[in-house]
Amino acid sequence: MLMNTETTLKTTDVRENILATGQRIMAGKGFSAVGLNEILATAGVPKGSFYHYFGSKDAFGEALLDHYFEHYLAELDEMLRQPNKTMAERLISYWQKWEENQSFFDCQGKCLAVKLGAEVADLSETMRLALKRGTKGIIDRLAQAIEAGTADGSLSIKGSAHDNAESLYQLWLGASVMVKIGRTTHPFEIAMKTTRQILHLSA
Amino acid sequence: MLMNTETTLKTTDVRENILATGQRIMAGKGFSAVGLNEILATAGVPKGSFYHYFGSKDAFGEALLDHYFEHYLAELDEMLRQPNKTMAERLISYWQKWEENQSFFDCQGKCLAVKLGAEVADLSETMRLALKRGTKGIIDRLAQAIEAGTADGSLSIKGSAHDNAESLYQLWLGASVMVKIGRTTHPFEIAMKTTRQILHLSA
DNA sequence: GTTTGTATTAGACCGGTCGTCTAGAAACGA
DNA sequence: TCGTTTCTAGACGACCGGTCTAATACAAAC
Repeated sequence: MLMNTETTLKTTDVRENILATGQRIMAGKGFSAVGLNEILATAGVPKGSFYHYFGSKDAFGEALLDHYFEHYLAELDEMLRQPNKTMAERLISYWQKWEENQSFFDCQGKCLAVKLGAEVADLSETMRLALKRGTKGIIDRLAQAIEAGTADGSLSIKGSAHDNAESLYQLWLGASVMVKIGRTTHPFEIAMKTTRQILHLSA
Repeated sequence: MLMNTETTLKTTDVRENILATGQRIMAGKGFSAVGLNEILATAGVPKGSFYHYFGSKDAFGEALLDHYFEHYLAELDEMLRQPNKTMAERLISYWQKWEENQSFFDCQGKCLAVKLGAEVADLSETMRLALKRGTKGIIDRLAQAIEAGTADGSLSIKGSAHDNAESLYQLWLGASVMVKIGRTTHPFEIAMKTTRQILHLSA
């Protein structure tokens, strides 16, 4: 069957709607604590439709993560392409954005790697692999940016660019968990200080 | 009714048993994904007994975390009191132990701060506060150790001891999440390198 | 040995879980 | 127009969730 444009649009809209709603809810409550019912009721989609678009809750989780990282990486790419800035400045603006998005007051942070990482990695192999793909994408881009930063002279590091990228990502991941636990953004300030130290930027 | 010693022992044993079993299972599957049934069946305690020892699943979670951190902090204290070692060596041995305990092959890591932090912080206020108390205990001890390390000359830092302690804890927390996601201990090697760099230890 | 009172347990309870399934509506091609 | 496929609708089943009440087990007191 060939669908016309309208149908195609509507169909992907429903799917997208379930995905977006699920992302919002699960970013707050986690994976296991949320039932399909809640997502579907909120999205205004009947239960019967769900299994047309997704094979299972597990498969839905995988799609959710892929969908999330796709947008995330696109935004990150844009961030690291900002004109009239040094690579170091671009990187710092990425972490500033992290601070804003992950702060607890606006619906308790939106980063799915932070929220679902530890919970889901031991629970579902497919979701674990989606998480792995996504975080690899982030770290690879950071590594490339750090490499470029050493080239344009705006930062300097000890050891390889990739190792530093991993380390910095770990640092911010952990900081995000601590922000959730403490309900203060102070961990982010600490992480930013350490980040500048590692990249040898002016304090 | 006055209980004799035997009864008292048995009672606390049952409680301890539920706690220990719950810790083992939840360290693997998380909080929401585990039902009381599973814990109680594994522990060999009848379902009806649960509410004699704990007020609710939430209260159980709080007790679980308190119980866990109590042991954790005692072990940490011991670690940081090892004789014939510099403070820097004691700290490094703590993180080496972290690597061992949190590596994925032995029942997927045992650190509850890692496993439950992000999941539970937005779910239950009492559990969040237990997590906050516990992690504060860890960071305070690390800060004190770092302070002592600068005094005995075995390490040196930039900025305050407490800030460095927070940063290092964040780093290792994030590294543990990445270990879960990637099923490699490589993040720990990276974290160790960065740790040595921050504390100005020989590579 | 019976009574008393508490520590502990068994199991019912209701609501929610994921996932299935049947029917029908809607959108297309011929 | 019809026939076919895509999508929607929501009842349904089997099961599991946390919670609570009513009954038991059992030590102490008399």
